[in-house]
Amino acid sequence: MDQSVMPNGAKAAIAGQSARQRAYQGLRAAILRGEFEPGTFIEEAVACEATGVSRTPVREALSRLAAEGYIDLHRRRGAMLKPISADELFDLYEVRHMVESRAVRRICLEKRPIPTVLHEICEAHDKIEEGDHLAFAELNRLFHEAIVAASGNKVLLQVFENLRANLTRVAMLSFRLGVRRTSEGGQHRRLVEALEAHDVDLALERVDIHLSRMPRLVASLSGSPKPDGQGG
Amino acid sequence: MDQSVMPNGAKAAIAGQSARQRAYQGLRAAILRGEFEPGTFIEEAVACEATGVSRTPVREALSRLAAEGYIDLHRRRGAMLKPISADELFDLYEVRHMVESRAVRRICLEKRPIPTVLHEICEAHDKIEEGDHLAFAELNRLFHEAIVAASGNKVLLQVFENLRANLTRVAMLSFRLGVRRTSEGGQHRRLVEALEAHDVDLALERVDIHLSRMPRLVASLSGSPKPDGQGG
DNA sequence: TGCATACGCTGTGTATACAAGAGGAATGCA
DNA sequence: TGCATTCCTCTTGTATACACAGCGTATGCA
Repeated sequence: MDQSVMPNGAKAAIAGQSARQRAYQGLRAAILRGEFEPGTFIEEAVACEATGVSRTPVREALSRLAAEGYIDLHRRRGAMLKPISADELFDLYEVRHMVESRAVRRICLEKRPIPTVLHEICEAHDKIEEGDHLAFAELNRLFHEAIVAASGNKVLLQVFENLRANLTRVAMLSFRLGVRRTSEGGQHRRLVEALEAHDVDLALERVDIHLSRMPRLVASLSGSPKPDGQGG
Repeated sequence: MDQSVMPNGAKAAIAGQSARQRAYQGLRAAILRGEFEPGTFIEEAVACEATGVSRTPVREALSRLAAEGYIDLHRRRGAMLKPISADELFDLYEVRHMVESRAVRRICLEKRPIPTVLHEICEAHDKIEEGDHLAFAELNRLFHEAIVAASGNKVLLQVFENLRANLTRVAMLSFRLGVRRTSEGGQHRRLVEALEAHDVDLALERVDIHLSRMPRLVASLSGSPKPDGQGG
């Protein structure tokens, strides 16, 4: 590696960010791109080479990824990329549904202002090129996070952000499985309309429509359909 | 420090756990005991001395504590112990209420088995000595976590565990403020009864009674009562 | 006397050396 | 030939040295 011929902070200065951040973002992106096999261990040395930093920041990045739920840290074994089971997928979407429903309820009942970004995100959605899954997932995330943020409950937003790791992984997985999400733009717009009218029931219904398809679809595609009974 | 005269792994062997864990648990306990001032920075060197390990495991412990929401990591400044505002307290309890309500609903509607530990915890509660706040908080946590776990939704449980950091801090704060929690044992028992009868409405009502008092009480005691309107 | 600049100190960021454990391979014995 | 045991290697765990940034203070100039 070229680190030995370069002063400590030089690369960070060039990249404009710390080694730790580069390690974190590099590893996270690699995970989302599907470059590691779920259930296998990510070796620190491999992570170092992949991100170009030494073990210290890599270990801190792995710690963070573990805290966010991407990987499991096994003592003296290393960092195992978490596999996502069908069960977990349904659990995840149940919680997501609960969180977004609560946000929507608060927005409507307390007549909270609807952030204008939502419109911009909808428009940006239309302009995304067909195969740009990462951009799509990112915009989608921004949309839903903006709604949860608009609830005004910071803890709720934090909870939602904690789901983000798995949510994003599921989204990327769905794309690899060939799921097309052409109807989402319209669904987003209709949800925003309901929110602007502060119509609780309509908004809740639209959240429901929007969030109920994904888990079934992905579970069926990935070959482990789940027997019903989760709908509580 | 005595680290230089001791082989690397010796202390870990004595303590039976890794330096990282000792750093984590030591710092967490110190935070909960109120040994650091909220809003101030916890210096790595201080944390090293307090826990008896070197900076590497201390930094990893701080990372973890940050991920769990105890502290905020400021770049090139260090680890700031998060102050808990009255706003956050209400937000926290709203989310907690939401999570536990969902768990209780699932348990009742799906007629899930009620873990027998709940009874044991209730009994243990009665035997705690008057001033042993940490033991009380710990048992309380176990009780509520057991219920959320019984919902069968692992993601929900994970969300609840993510709240744990702040919940525990609030509990410890409430004790320092002089809050007495003598009625909790009975409330726990009545909740378990409702769960065992799989009576949704009754169980939800009892969750509500159990969780609605704390935030108001603490907020009023700590001097920043919150105007109503959170009750979504 | 007040402000600006520079220097030094303190504390974090990163790399790396060393220690130790866990897993696998190889060899020996049954 | 199969199993068990031992040793080696690979990887992680920990400590520490060094680099660098930010902040406070002191000094000089206006």
